[in-house]
Amino acid sequence: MHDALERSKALFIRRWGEMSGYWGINRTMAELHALLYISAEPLNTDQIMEALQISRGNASMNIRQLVNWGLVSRIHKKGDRKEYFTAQTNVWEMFETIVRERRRREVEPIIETISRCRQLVADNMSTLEDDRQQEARVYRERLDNMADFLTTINGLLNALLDSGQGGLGQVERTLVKVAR
Amino acid sequence: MHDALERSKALFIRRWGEMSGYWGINRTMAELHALLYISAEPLNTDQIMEALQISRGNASMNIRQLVNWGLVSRIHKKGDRKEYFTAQTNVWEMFETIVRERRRREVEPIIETISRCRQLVADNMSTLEDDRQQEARVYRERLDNMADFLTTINGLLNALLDSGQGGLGQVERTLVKVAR
DNA sequence: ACTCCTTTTCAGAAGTATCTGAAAGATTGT
DNA sequence: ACAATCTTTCAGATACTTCTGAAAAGGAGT
Repeated sequence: MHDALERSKALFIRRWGEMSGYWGINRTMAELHALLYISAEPLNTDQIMEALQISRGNASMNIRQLVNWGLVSRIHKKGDRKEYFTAQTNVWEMFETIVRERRRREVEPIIETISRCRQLVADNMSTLEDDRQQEARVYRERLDNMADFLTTINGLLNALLDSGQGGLGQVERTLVKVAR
Repeated sequence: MHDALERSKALFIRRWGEMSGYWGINRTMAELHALLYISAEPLNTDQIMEALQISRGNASMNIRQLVNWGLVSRIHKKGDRKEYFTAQTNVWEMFETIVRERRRREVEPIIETISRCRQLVADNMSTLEDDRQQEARVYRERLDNMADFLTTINGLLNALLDSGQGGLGQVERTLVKVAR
């Protein structure tokens, strides 16, 4: 039987994997990340395969993605030809990495698209029937509201990232004041 | 050929759908949400099926999910037996709804699990060999860092939601100050 | 240049998620 | 009570994602 430490780690890894769906990444990638995050020492591919019971190809692919995200780095031990992997353990930095990537992949493209959508309608208002012009005005307002909101969020994330680790606490204190 | 308004709407819907993967929801649900968000008037199931080219069953299922999330509501028009649907159009409220749901589904369960993991190890430290005790200490520290971080985020989200629509701007101003 | 060890790639297999369409279930009006 | 109209459900079909394992590629040492 595995000891308490093993069981505890397995539980953490499992739960982290279950959360993956909500984050739009696959389960194995999340489990792999969890495994590396809680490991005291860097692990090599064979150890990862063993721990998560996955194939070599699967391990290789998912490691690559994590490295691409900047959440995991490759380690070379001298006298050992195997590659070892270790996760970013500073949680604040991890958060920064994820926020930066997601903002780039998600927030920015949608802001860009909204702007194009708005342009497309604005340039052609005059070609529309009267009742469709009314419809277009409502639509434009909806687009504008969304764009404003996303731009604000984007700015907020920028500010948060720039403010470094202290930012979070600072924000919370401000909000508590505002809420009163 | 569809006019500029139609093309613009289609573009917005498509892009919203493409973003769905990142948010852990399915494409159709996202498209359906986008469609309702930009529609001036509530739509019925047939109109939705036509607009997104999906089957009745698919429409029904996804509408239900959106209603469950609280992002869409059912509308009854008198003299019409069909049900109509409309999306929350206040973007701030939409954000609130989503944050509340996701916090409940994601942040809280993982905080709970970490706490259990920590307990499991803390209760059994003495049964471990010396070198594994060292390993356990590292592991516990990692868990603690993650738990602290998530607790902070959780508190921040609480404060943000409590502070209402003004909160976002307030936060940004604070952060800009901190960053300087 | 060859051997040995490791990592990467990728075609096909396996596993999941999503969608359809028809049948069952609801609801309203007559 | 029945007919008409609309909604929900769900088994099976389809589409998509992820995984495996073996072959190819990479690279260090002799």
